[in-house]
Amino acid sequence: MADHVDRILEQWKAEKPDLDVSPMAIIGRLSRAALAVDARLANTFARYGLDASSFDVLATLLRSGAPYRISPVELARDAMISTSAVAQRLNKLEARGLVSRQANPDDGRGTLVALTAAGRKLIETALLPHLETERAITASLTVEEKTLLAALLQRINDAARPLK
Amino acid sequence: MADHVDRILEQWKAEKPDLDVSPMAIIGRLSRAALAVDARLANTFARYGLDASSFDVLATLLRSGAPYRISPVELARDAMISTSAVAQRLNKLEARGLVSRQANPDDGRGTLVALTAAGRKLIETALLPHLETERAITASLTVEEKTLLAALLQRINDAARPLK
DNA sequence: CCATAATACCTAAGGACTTAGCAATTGCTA
DNA sequence: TAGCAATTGCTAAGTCCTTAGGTATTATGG
Repeated sequence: MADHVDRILEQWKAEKPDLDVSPMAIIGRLSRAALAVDARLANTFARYGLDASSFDVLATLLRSGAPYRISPVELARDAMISTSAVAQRLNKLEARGLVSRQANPDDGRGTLVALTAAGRKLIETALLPHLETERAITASLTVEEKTLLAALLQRINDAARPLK
Repeated sequence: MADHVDRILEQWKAEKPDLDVSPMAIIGRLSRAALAVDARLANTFARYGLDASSFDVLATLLRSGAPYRISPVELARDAMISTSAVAQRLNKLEARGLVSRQANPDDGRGTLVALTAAGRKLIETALLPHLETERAITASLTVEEKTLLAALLQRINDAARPLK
């Protein structure tokens, strides 16, 4: 069952026998797993003319509930990207007619982004296949393992956060 | 203990009560954990004038053992990026005098990338602090939990791989 | 043995992110 | 309440990746 990361660890063991490289077993597999998952999800997104970024915006709007309208700042916080990246994502989605921008009546600085009918329809269509892909990726884990994995990942997340 | 992902799950529950969004608990935390870890590691790299890409190349050369010389194709496979990305990484590292390119005597098409003395020195210096950062990130887990997490991540990786 | 396929490596062009910086509005505080 | 600070949202420029495509060399099979 030796995988790529195991081979890397063996190389380190041979070159630097005194070093404890055991954290690499986790960190290495974490980033590789994330990469593999992203690639797999991208397949599903592509079937609907989407990529992860666009899906992310549309899904965030959908799950915010009626009237499916939130600010770019919220989108940025939610996706953990800069507001500048959000502006660029919105430019593309707006050009495709999937979202619309309107002035925020309660804040002269602000904008509100809303799902258009076409955007709503597209994300409603793509959501189920996406969930099915996620289900397939996690299908080999038991319920207990899923719970455990989610908890361990949350702890890694917390431990990694402190510094910025 | 509710985190960002928990709030997302609650939103879905409210908007789409019939959907089983439990896979999102894992996939969502996986990508967020990977992001957080990357950001944390970047701090350490920056202290040595490096980024993750450059560190990756230098570390791969170091752990390959004497004479610290491998081909761009191997570097690409190892880092799971295109050979074109490797060429660009090498352009930068070569310009900084951290690696050198030489013709492969056994294959007229090939190139061999070698650590220079400066490159060797830099990666030897940065390696320990990097490992310390990785240790800190995984420190809250018991030995059993670390083993388990690594195994679960490997299974996620395998499950995500099939399609390309 | 030689034409074709495969491999290795590179540059060019394009995409999506980042940071920097700008303009407009709102919030806080002295 | 006036003024400074913070917030919002955008474009511009730079970075690093990708895919496309070109050249050179090696491997293969008819």
